[in-house]
Amino acid sequence: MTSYDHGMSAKKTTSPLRPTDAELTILRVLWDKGQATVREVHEDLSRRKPQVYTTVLKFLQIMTEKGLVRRDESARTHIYRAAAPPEKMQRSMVKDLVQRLFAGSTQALVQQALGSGKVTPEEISEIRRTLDALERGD
Amino acid sequence: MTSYDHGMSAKKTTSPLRPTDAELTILRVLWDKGQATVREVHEDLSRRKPQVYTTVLKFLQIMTEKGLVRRDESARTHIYRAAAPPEKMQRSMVKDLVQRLFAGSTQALVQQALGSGKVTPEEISEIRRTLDALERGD
DNA sequence: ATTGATCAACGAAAACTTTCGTGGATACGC
DNA sequence: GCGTATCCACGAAAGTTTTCGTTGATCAAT
Repeated sequence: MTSYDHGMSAKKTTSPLRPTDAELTILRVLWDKGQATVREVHEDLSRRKPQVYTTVLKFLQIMTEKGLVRRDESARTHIYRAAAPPEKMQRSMVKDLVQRLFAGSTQALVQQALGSGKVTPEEISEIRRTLDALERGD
Repeated sequence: MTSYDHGMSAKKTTSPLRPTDAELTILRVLWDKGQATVREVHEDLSRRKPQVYTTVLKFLQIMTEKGLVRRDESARTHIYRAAAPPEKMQRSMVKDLVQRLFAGSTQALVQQALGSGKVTPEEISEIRRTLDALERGD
């Protein structure tokens, strides 16, 4: 029983954690708050956009299954927190973008970012320091 | 007839053009070749992964509707090209990622990229030059 | 205890993305 | 001309993501 992989959208077994839009929206709240109940996430999000409570709940449940968040079920009101710190997700998603859109060139992405985003003089100095450290081999 | 926007996944009228995975895969080929027929795109992609011709065709059609690509229909065999140059898409997608994952901080993304990706000494020098130019206000 | 509020679970509909089969039209070689 | 190959259009099925209504359980206050 052989079967070959057709298709171009490298899906399946999304190991390098790529959250969907909605999932990322919720993760941002959890990273911000550290931890939160469904209601807290719901209220936070509702400040910007009307949200339906059960929709938020459903996502938290799905994300728990996927391992994106952890939950404490010891009390009736479950408490959620992101499974990984934002830095880890950032690394993963930046890497992904570099591969898919910059042919693997980190430098190309950095140039593009610097060229189009706003960066303050202080931030520029800090980036320079990072470059120094890099050259020094840490 | 009023209607309010619920939901958290900022969909609908995807103005800042965010191509799907499959769409991006095809765009890469078009950027690389400049222009191509469906067959050419299909063959190019098939070198890495088996592809079904009509699947590629379907995407090119959908992408034409979305405005991601343009096509010359003057001959029976249509010729496709990306609607925008890669730089534009890169800018758009980097900006999007900065907003969604780095709280709007371009610097945060740059630091993360430098910290986790491979960058050669020459590339570091080039980034420095870009930083100089930025400080100089161009 | 009964009522009303709050919460998790479940499931299904809606929306979107991806895949592909079929059919009709045009070109090509004989 | 006739059959074969190539190409586009159409549409539907399969897969994923997003949305939300409903149900049953728990809790708090009467």
